[in-house]
Order: sequence, then C-alpha cells, then structure tokens
Amino acid sequence: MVRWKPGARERLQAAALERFAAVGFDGTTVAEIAATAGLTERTFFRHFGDKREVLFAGQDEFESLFLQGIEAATGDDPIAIVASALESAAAFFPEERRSWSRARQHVIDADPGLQERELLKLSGLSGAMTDALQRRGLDPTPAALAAETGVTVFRVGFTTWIAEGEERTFVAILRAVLAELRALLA
Amino acid sequence: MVRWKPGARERLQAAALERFAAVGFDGTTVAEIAATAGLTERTFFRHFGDKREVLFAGQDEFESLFLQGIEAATGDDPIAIVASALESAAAFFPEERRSWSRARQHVIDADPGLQERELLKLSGLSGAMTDALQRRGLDPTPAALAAETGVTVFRVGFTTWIAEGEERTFVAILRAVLAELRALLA
DNA sequence: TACGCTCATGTCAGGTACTGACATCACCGT
DNA sequence: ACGGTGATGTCAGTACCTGACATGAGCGTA
Repeated sequence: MVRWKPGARERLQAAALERFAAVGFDGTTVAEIAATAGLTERTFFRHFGDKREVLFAGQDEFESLFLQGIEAATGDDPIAIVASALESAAAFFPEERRSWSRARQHVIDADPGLQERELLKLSGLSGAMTDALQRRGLDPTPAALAAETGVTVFRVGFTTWIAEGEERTFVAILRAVLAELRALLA
Repeated sequence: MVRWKPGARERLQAAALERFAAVGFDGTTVAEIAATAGLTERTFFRHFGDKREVLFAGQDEFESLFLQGIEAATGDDPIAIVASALESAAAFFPEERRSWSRARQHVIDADPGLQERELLKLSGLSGAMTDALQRRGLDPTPAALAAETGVTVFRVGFTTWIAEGEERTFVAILRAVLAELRALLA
C-alpha cells in the first residue's frame, strides 16, 4: 500500500492550469486545485510559494539556457553574445510546446496578477544575464542594456511565435526580430 | 464641526511610506496604515485597489508625459520620437524629488511584491507608448521595439539618477544612456 | 525481524488581505 | 427646513498563506 501517489507537484500544476483555463484564475481556489489533484491546500503551499507560482515552476532551467548561451558565445560584442543566448534559449520552445505555450499565455494574459509574476520572472532573467555579461568583462551599463535588449527581443519574439497563424520556428523569429531591432537603431 | 479631515488619500500615502520605511512592507498591516492616518482599513481599500497600490498612485500623469512627448515629436524616426518622450518624462523628476525617489525605490527594492507592481506599471507604460507610436503610423513590431527600448533607457537612467553620488540631472543621464545604447547597436 | 529515522502529507488554528452590504451624518443646494 | 450626496464607519465573510504538531509507509540497520 503506497501512502501517496507520486508526482504530486505535476498533478497540482496540471490541475491548476485546467481550472484556470476553465473558470479563470480568480474563479479558482487553491483548495479546489488541491482537491482536483487529490491533495490538501496545505500541500499545495509546500510545493509552490503562492497561488501564482504554480504556473511558473521550471523557470530555472529556462534561465540556465540563456546563461549557457552566454557562456558558449565567442567574441566580445555584447549583442552577439545576447544573440547566442537567444539561440540557446530557443531550445526550450520546440514546436510541440507551441500550443501549450499559447494556452498558458492566454491564462496569464487574462489576469494582471499573473502578468506581474511573469514580468518579475523576466526581470530576474535580465538580472542574471546582466551578471553573466559582467563576468565576461562587460561594464555594468552595457551589460544591463544588452541583457534588457535580449529580454525585449525574447518577449517580442515569443508573442509573435504564439500568434495565431504564425508558422516560423521560434529561433527563426528571434533572428528576424533581432535583425529588425538592429535596423531600427542603425 | 467637520466630519472628516481633508486629504485622506494623501495621509494614507504618507503613512504607508513612513511605515514601510520603518518596519518594511510585510511588517506593516493595512489597518496600521489606516490608523496612522486616522482612518479605517475599509477606507484604505476605497482609495487604493490593494495594499501595494498606495505606493503607485499618480502614475497616470507620469504616463501622460511620455505620451505628450511622443505627440510633440517631429519626424518619423522611431528612436527620435522615443527620445522626445524621454525628454518630456524627465520633467516628472526634478532635482527636489531625487531623494524622495531614492527612499521610495529603497522600499520597493526590498519587496518582490512591490517590484512586481512596478514592473506591471512599466509594462503598461510600454503598451501605451506602443499604441501612441502606432497611431503615428509605425508598424506594430517597430512600435513595440521602440517603446520597449524607451522604457529600458528610462529604467537604466532612473537607476543611475538615484545612485549615491550621481549629480547629473535626469535628462542629461537619459541622453547619455540613449547614446550608449545607440553605440552598442551601431 | 524489530527498531527507529525520514519525510511527504494531513490536520488545525490563526493572521491578514480584500469585498459586499448597510448605516451614518456633515455638507450643499433648493 | 429639507432631502440628496458622498466619504466614511461597521460588520460579516471569503480566500490566501503560515506555523505547529501529528501520521504512517518506506528504508536502513542491528
């Protein structure tokens, strides 16, 4: 007799996304999510710091892809390094994940609280990239600008990627957006 | 006999900033803020949508300065238009406000929840600028990129402006940061 | 086998943020 | 004098989140 079914965390995430999509973030209580997953509210809060966080778990791997891309880059041009980071991060968004990403983003776009959390995560990413760029010898301001620019390109690219009818791969879109930004500031 | 003292909203804001600075955002209850202002918790929530919002009131005027700058700009170059918006917005941060801005930012930097709210506000600003740029005839992607870039320059500039020992005016710093970004992407 | 430790989960009590409904009553115009 | 307005108060209730303690299957070890 097993005392608990495995994968509690994953069950909670799946239950949460399903309920949020069905009745909205505000229309769902943590107790409901937990019950759907066969657990209690208290256990939910052991796995996730707060109700919003259930949609943002696994952000660490995402961030480390960016950092790996920075470390793998050659040369000193900040934008080239950021481009390498973007190429690396694109691996986190294969074609199979596109419709799932769309659904998740739809939930986030419907709730300001979730948008806040997403922005905080992206801000953290920007900070981590800034640090990584400084470790490569860039001065603080260029490092911050390059990192913020990288995140901007990511966001614009991501929005494009999950737009209805868009068929290019994520990495192709990222390259196009970066080229567009270069042209803009040339 | 007056039933209520005027300026309830301002008293709440002052009380909140004072308490947050003294014992932190989490260490302060809304009931305490209200009591300090001679009001009740319920009244606090009539003036501010939530506990965090008390630090972000008046953001509308700030945003409209950006939009006025966009409307006042001449020519079609997106970055030139954004530069005009930044020049206009700088008026919101005269020298007298520098140390107050520093104190407020110190409170925000100490609490992730407040950082989230700040990011959401900046995101809203970016969206409003994007719309304004599109109304001037820019295509969506260049408009979004230019707006995001403008906000990035603002953020980097603001951080610089409130740094200890910094003496340049805000507008001078903004010009320098924008020039630096141009050089980076040239 | 028996013992004891670990650790994910459950249970319970409580604090705080936030909301809806209704009451109050100075002020203001008529 | 009188009725409407509107900012505030009061009260009850829900949901988020936390700390403290209990439970018991699984596992290592004697």
